[in-house]
Amino acid sequence: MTEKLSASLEDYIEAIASLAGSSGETRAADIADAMGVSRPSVTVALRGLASRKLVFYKPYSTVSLTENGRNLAAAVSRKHRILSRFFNEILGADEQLADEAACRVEHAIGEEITDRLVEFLAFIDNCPMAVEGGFEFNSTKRQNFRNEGAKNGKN
Amino acid sequence: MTEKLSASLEDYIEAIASLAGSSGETRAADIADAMGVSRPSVTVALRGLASRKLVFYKPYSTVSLTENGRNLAAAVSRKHRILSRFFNEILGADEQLADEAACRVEHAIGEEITDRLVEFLAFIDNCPMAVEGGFEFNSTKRQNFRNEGAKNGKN
DNA sequence: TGGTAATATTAGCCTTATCTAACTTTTGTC
DNA sequence: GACAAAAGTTAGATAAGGCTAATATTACCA
Repeated sequence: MTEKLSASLEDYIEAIASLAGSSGETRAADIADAMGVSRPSVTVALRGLASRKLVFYKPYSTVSLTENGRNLAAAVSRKHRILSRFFNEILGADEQLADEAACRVEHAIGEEITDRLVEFLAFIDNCPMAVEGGFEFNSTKRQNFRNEGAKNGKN
Repeated sequence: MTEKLSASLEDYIEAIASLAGSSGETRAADIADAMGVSRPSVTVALRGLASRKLVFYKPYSTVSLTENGRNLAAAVSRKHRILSRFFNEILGADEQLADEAACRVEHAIGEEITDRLVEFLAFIDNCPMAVEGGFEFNSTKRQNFRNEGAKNGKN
């Protein structure tokens, strides 16, 4: 159905959703600034997104997402959040590294893997055993097993 | 230091390492067949890899990896194995899906995330609590991730 | 040793994604 | 309401990565 979008266009969609806020609208210059690309690149991307019916786009005007665009943006953002949490909270990567990795990986995993990762995170959050075993995934604490493991000096 | 390689060239390096076997050599046609790509595409890729000193390449001859090439191939393959294990054994994705996702994600994570994932898998393998916690991620087979995880050897 | 099959490369084209420079449209201010 | 600044687009490049068709090289074998 939804012809898989390139990583680049997914990034544009994600940025537009993030910038659109409550008004639902944003402009090319803001997208360019937010993404660190040139304005002509944004024009090209918007045409690509418009041709796929993911944004409402008229030259020299503001941009907003279609319903499909919003859905797609939500899906990508969800992957991003989940991955970032996994890298940071479970693996213990610092927030910046976790976020950078999430930015790239979000384009590489599908819904099934994402759903399973969600289940996994939920499990960890509710698993007292994991805490006793050395995990500290308490929603407040955000530590990870590495800290515990290091003490036990496993080479 | 090691100027980050494109996902495409990493795939070529990985395929070459896999095909080279004990002789250490392989040919463009085999690479093309293995990767499902045309032979001219292989020629172009080999030039790119040769210019980065990752393969020994002379027109109309066999190809082999340099030491840097082998190291890079090993690093990529390691990511692939670890990710595939994680997706399959911990998240419960079937082997094919796990492998496909690993193929894409392997180009998107760095060494630090990979190292942390290795530690995490090791932790899970040695965590009896997790078993008792009844962690079940494979909705169809209802496999316990511990049982799956235990039977596999090294990362 | 010559000829053909297999292998590899070149040539030329396409797509995606990016850029800068130049031009056009819109907006905001006096 | 005119005009300059801001915003957006067009034009023209570059680079990576892929393809097919045509050409070149190598290898095998009778």
